[in-house]
Amino acid sequence: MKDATESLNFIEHIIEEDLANGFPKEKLCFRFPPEPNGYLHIGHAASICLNFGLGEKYGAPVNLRFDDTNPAKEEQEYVDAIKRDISWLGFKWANECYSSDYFQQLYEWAVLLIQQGKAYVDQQSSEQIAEQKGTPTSPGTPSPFRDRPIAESLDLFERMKNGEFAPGTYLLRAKIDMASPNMHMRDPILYRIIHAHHHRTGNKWNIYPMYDWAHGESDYLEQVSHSLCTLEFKAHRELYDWHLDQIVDSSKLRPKQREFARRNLSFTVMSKRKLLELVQKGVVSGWDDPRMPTISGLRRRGYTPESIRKFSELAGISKRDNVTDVSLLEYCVREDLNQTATRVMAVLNPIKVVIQNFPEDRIEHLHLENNPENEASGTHEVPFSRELYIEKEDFKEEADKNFFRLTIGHEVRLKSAYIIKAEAVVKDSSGTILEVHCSYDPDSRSGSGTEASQRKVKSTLHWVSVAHAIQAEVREYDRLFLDESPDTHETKTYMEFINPNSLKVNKTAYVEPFLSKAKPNESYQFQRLGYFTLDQDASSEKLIFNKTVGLKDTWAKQSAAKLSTQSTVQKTQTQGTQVGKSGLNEIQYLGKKLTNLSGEKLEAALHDIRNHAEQVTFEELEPLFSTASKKVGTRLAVLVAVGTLLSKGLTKNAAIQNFINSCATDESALLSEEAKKLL
RNA sequence: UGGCCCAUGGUGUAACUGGCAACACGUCUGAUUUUGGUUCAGAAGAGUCUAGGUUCGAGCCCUAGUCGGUCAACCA
Repeated sequence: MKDATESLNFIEHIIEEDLANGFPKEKLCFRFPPEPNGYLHIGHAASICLNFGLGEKYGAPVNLRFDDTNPAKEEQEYVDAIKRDISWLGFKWANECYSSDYFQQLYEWAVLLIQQGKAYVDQQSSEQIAEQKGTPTSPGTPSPFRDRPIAESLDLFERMKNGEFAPGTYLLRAKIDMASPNMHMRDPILYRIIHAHHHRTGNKWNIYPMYDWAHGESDYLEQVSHSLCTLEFKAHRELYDWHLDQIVDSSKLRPKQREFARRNLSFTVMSKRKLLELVQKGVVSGWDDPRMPTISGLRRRGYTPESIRKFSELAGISKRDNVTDVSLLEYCVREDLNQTATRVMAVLNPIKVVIQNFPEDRIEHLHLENNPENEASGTHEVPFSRELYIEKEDFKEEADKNFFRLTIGHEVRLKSAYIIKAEAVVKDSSGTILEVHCSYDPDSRSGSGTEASQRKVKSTLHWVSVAHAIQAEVREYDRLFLDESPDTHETKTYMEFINPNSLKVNKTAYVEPFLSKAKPNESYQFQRLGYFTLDQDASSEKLIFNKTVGLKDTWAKQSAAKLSTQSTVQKTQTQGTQVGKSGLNEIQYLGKKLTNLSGEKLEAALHDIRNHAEQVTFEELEPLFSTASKKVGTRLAVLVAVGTLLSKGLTKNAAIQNFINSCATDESALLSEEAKKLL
């Protein structure tokens, strides 16, 4: 492991600073606060890895807190799913908490606020309140109930709690500042009436706290030191602090909220609302559809916890908008699976190969390496016979030199088996190839040690024995959206970018018999194709595999590149345009690089400096004489430029003479030699 | 129109108190390879949004602007 403290993200800098300023390390405490109204996705994984990662790094507790203040939307199903996902990622929370655990305390504090004249019961419609709120550019106007007597507010609030009023009739609002430039400070709502069954408190409460009121106080009650959330809550921070101000006891820890940018992934959307829409409209089969960027979808697809954690680590944490390339995620899962996945053979699009000189009734049991990355992984048996399936695209009757695979008259190796040569094809009346007739070299069996077995052939193909192959269903997935960032277009919605071909179901794939014992949650590498895992829909009668991710395929890329060479040429051409800069700037810039150059490149740079020096005056250059002596490059550039000016007739004054003298005695041979030329 | 946040290779992130702009993915070469995978060696690609300012020296500090984001739910 490398030293993880080498580069810190900005949150870690904040913590380090707090620690340096005397914050006791043992008081560090974090939390991950999901609302149980949807499934976790890869964006949440960033937050989970951040918070739990911080917990691991500092040995601090991390609470899992369900922010369950809205019984209309929240369900136990989501609580269970969220817990399952976090555990699966490999994290352990210190305490399982619920905002609803604090409803009584929150209520008591609210009463206190009313008593202090800092909150009041309003009884207007949401439209009226919205209107009075003003806009970001114009102040709001106070509610006519703002100065309702304290006793009256107290009474109404009590009756709200007791369920005497219908939803929407009364509200508890904080009395802050209707003219604040921050909309959240314009008398925000603390409590609203909801008559709904809460997944934990049942029908006990008729009033429920709003997010802002519940969140900061929950952090305080749990003594969370750093409350980390996404950027859209930045504007809430002022209110978070106001709420804390009302109740905080100075002998206790005061939490602080800091915000980071949410993680976006290319070619998908990343919000529970939008993902829910995909589910509800049937675009996908559910929250765990393998095309979904949800944790459960990725898990079903075959992604590993390690790969997701690695992705979060590599993608990092910052405050700017981002769209992380999905290829980074794919890299992470390939890297992990390459180490761990058992190698097997499967043919997705079969064409039959008949080995003419192989006895019809003979079956050989060959050995296939389980994982060449891991010597201890051993081998498994694979049956070989006269009739085999190979991949349709691994054979061409004839092809150019770039095609390494099977062609008539040429040899390839069958993985872990024999070298075969294609002799002829059998076609039907329409010209479709039915069979490829081959011959094999009986001495070339893999691992036999014979000279023939060591022969180098251009390519190695995967295969399965027709008689032994198991027919299986293979589900291949492509990106869900055709646009890199489908939900950032002004005139189009993300639904318009849905990829109609994101799911390809192949019911006639053939896999080697070893896979009859395939286990759920186990990854397999179908050699030369990619990583696959058993889908939960599979049964003992029917194998169903999900493709997690393909292997890197430079051959496919080459073929694709041929079609689009022109656009790349254009791209490279537009890159080299130069922007005009002043001569002095050029000299400074070249100077910075001088000490890294040698030989021809150095000469060229010095030549450039002399050219630029012709556009420069002595007055421009003189300030640079006092450049710090350790900046050899800049001083050399200045020296050379001065030399040019001198040769153009500039008179050598005292300042120039001093500068040259000091360069001549410099430690750098390069600099002193150049200076001596001017002495 | 106002407040706040942000801006560094194609992408995502680093750069400590101002001192040679670094890493990863991606892209491209080459070597190795019984997976066109892996591994290994290498390359290209950024004057750090713009214009000023401070400084011997600015990605970093200051001023103004620009692009983008965000804020007006009885959601979180």
